[in-house]
Amino acid sequence: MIDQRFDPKAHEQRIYQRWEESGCFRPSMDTSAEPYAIMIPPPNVTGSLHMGHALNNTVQDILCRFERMRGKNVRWQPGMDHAGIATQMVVERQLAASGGNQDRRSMGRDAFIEKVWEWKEESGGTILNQLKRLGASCDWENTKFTLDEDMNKAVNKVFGDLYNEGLIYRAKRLVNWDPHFQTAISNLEVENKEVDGHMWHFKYPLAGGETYTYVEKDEDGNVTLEETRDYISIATTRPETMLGDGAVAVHPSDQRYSPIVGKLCEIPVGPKEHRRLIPIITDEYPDPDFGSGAVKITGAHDFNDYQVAKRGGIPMYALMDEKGFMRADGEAYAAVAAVAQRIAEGQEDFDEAKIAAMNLVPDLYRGMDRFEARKAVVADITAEGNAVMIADPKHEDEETEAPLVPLVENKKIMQPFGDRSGVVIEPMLTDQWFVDAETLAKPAIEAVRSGATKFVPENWDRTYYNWMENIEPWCISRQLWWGHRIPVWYGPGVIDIEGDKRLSYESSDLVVFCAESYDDMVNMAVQYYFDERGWTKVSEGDYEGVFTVSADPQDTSQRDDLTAVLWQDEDVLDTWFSSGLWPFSTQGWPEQTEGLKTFYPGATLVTAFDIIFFWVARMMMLGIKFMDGEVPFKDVYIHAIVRDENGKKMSKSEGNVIDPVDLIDGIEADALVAKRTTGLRQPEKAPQVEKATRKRYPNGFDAYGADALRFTLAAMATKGRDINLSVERVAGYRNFGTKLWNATRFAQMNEAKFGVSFSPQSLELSVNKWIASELYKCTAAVSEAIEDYRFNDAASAAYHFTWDVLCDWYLELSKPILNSDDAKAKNETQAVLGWVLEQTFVALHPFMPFITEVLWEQTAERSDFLMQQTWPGLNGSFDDKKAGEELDWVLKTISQIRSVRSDVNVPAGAKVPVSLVGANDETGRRVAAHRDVIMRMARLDKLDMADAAPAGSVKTVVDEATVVLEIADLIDAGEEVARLDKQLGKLGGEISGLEKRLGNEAFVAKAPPEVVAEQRTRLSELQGTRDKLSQAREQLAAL
RNA sequence: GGUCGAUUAGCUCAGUGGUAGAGCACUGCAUUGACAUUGCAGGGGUCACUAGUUCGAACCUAGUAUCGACCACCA
Repeated sequence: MIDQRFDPKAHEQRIYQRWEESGCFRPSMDTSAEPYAIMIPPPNVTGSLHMGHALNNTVQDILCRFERMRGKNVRWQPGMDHAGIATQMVVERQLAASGGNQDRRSMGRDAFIEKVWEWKEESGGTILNQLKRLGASCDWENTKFTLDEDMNKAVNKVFGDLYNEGLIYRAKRLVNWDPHFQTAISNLEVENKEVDGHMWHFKYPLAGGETYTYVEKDEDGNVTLEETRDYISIATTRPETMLGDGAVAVHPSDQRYSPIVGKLCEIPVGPKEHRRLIPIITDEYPDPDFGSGAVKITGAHDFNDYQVAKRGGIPMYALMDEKGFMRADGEAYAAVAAVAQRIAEGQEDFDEAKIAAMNLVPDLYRGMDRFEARKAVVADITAEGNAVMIADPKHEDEETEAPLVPLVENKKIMQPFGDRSGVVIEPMLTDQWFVDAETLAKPAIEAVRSGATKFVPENWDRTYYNWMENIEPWCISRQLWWGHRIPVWYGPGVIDIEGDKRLSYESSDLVVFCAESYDDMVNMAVQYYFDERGWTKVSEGDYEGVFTVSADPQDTSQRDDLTAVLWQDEDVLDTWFSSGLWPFSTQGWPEQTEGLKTFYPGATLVTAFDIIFFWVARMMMLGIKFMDGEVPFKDVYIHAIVRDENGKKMSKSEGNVIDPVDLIDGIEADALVAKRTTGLRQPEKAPQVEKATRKRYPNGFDAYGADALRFTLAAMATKGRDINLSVERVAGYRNFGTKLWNATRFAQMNEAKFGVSFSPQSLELSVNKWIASELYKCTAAVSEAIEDYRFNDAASAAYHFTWDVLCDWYLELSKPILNSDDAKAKNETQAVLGWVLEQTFVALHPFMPFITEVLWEQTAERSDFLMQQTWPGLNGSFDDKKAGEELDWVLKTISQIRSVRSDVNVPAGAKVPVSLVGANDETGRRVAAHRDVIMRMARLDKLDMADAAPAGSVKTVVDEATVVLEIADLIDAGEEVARLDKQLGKLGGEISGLEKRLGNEAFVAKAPPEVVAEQRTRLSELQGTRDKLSQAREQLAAL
């Protein structure tokens, strides 16, 4: 006999270990079986399980367990992502916290990376163990890490192939720069947030004190303002970037400024004697209706300005260093400004390198933080009188003339933040590596259009198209150390000097070797530096003597010399570059392995929408590119975001984060509070969080177990809607597990037969035929729903069958048989009971793997696991309609009698005599067959057929028969009349609705015949019921 | 500005043109019978609003209102 209750803690980890040790999670590699692969979205090595992971992996596990039971060859590919920035951040923080004065830079690259690997071995990957707690049936023996050597091979090959095709290139571009991590990041890693900002208005005086007539007109062309100006007004939210302005732009159609287009104006900041002049140009970009209509162009610090500057050949002056401080390098300002002015006046040519070297930050601002510099610039301009002034709005109502104040608008502005660092992102002009995403996107778009890959729910394809069709070059280089190092080496180029090959010292002559491995690179370099004339000669300078004369390219000392002049690119690749290869790199690519052939393409990718761009799009592009045009997965199931029970995003500072493991293991209130209040970004919120937590969860959480959590997530996983997770719901599904457990105890007490072979074909009792039919209906519904990714429907079909059909009805119906002396009936029912429960375990197993496996294990001597059983219905089904109708009648009869009893307040313990009036032969037969059970469940002491009802009895109608409760003495005739009137009223409403509809000729003519027939049938049934009830009412009323 | 979505019972949500549903909460009854982590019975809805299409609309169309998400943005 099983325990009184199921204790998840006592079994979950034990069961999991047994599965794992028995190899249950490994693919069968049965060649006759259909392959089925799911690639886990590799969690960050720094990660720990949150509700989103719990949902994501529950869904994947349901799919995998279900398909395994359906006989497929399943690989659920697990692994982790090395998560470049996140991991480097964690380890750097740890270094800082450990007190020593070592940081990444003082340690050096190799030592630091070693440290990160150490950290990974010790503390990384807790999330994988948490996934095991959830029951995830991943193929752990094939666990991959995106930074492993085999992954690196794939990365280098992909990089090299794309490079050789020109789809990867290096370029100087304006990129998003994270001043905290001092690396470029992709635009996806930038989070735009609305913050309070200011817009300042400044006057840029015209060069040489020139003036012009500034005219403003209204829509009708009437002049509203006309004045002489010696300046152009510019609005900016970032005054510190004025130092790098290259021009002022106005719209070509803007009449206000046409007199001064082509002239120079002065940037009103910096030492007066060295003010820079910049040209006033036209460009389509400025909006004449916004601000003053004139825009300062700072190509090196703004993405829009960058485009304008590129179009107009405007120099882009970089102002900041990699930490976001105003540059302090280069020549003194005075000298640089003079050059800049000659450039602005067109007197001096410039090139990129020259511009890059020019530091146009005036000496007094050099080395300042960019935000300090902003304040200083504003103060200086205002002090000098170049701020645009307005009448102080505070004095608007006063009669005296209002004093003038600088025009500073308080404004909500969108500001870019690094999603990891949280600091303001600075657009910076730097050399970076890019992927030509536009080219790769084309077939990836087509693959979705053609249906080779489908999004579920399908409307996500709009999001995908939208992004893919407007895709920007993907910046893949990161100035970090933790990651795949870019497989590119540089060396001095070879030039011909007077017939001799010599190494060049010009950076423009650098030679680039992109190779899949170090050895390959050396071979390439040898080929480059060595030919029939021998090794390249070195004439002078740094490389002198590097290549000694030798005729043998294989001469190892020569090769060592060679590598001394080559250096590898310092950067690493964006983490998502390696994740983008996940579907094939994990299967051994570029080797043509069995795994690759079997499990590419995968079946379904399960993910949340927030990484469609980061990950799904990249896998599509790279998968199609490197796997001969084959998409990496057929379906992309986009699941919901998990929120708290009130629909709020779970966040630490709200204190509403629910840790999945806490729901599985349970947690005391104090521990829960402690967990929620430590490590808050805003520690001042701690008391508030504590109060809310104690109020909401005064007793912490029970240990609900993994099954309850999983079932909750599945039941709430509807298509296209966020999940608001409530702990009450989890408790409800824990109760569901208990229900199943107790049903099994009941079966054991009644000697149900578990673990024997069984076929429903030979059943005789209609109640057993009925439950067998219901079981197959349930499992078919579950299958259909899972295939269609309707996890909520699947869960509720299984829930409803188990609780409402099996426990509430079948177990009750079986009791009289199990307690009877009819050995044959009893035997059959014992067999059915065991079998139905076992099949129910199977049907619930994808959702609740632990409790069902424990029940399987403890109900019979087993040689195999539940998770290895075959899904019901796969080898034949069973459906007995006649038994179904019969049992429907039994259930209906019992329910109606119970309902009437309750309505007329018959005490629950009292037994009542019942007779059926007007019953046909079939009903008579049914009564005979089910008399015991009806009497027991409806608490009757008599159930007979009769010709007429005794006066004053209580009646209800089931089909053709009137059910008569002979309890005249227990009830009040007046109340009974009222009860019947109420029912008649309800019936009358429904009947008149139907009559009206059927009376409508258009309905009868146009509606489908089966609908019309159905409504006619229903009408006549209702009418029959009404007639019998009103007859009963008349009898009573006549008394 | 673009895209997508939501609005149904007190709460959280299912419901793809034909009788409005579930869980929780609520009300009444029932405790040595597998299970109180329970059972039985019940109350509770203008399906946001307006107009249309249709024999018939929670569902389709158009619009309105409110809320939300994502993307892109005016210096």
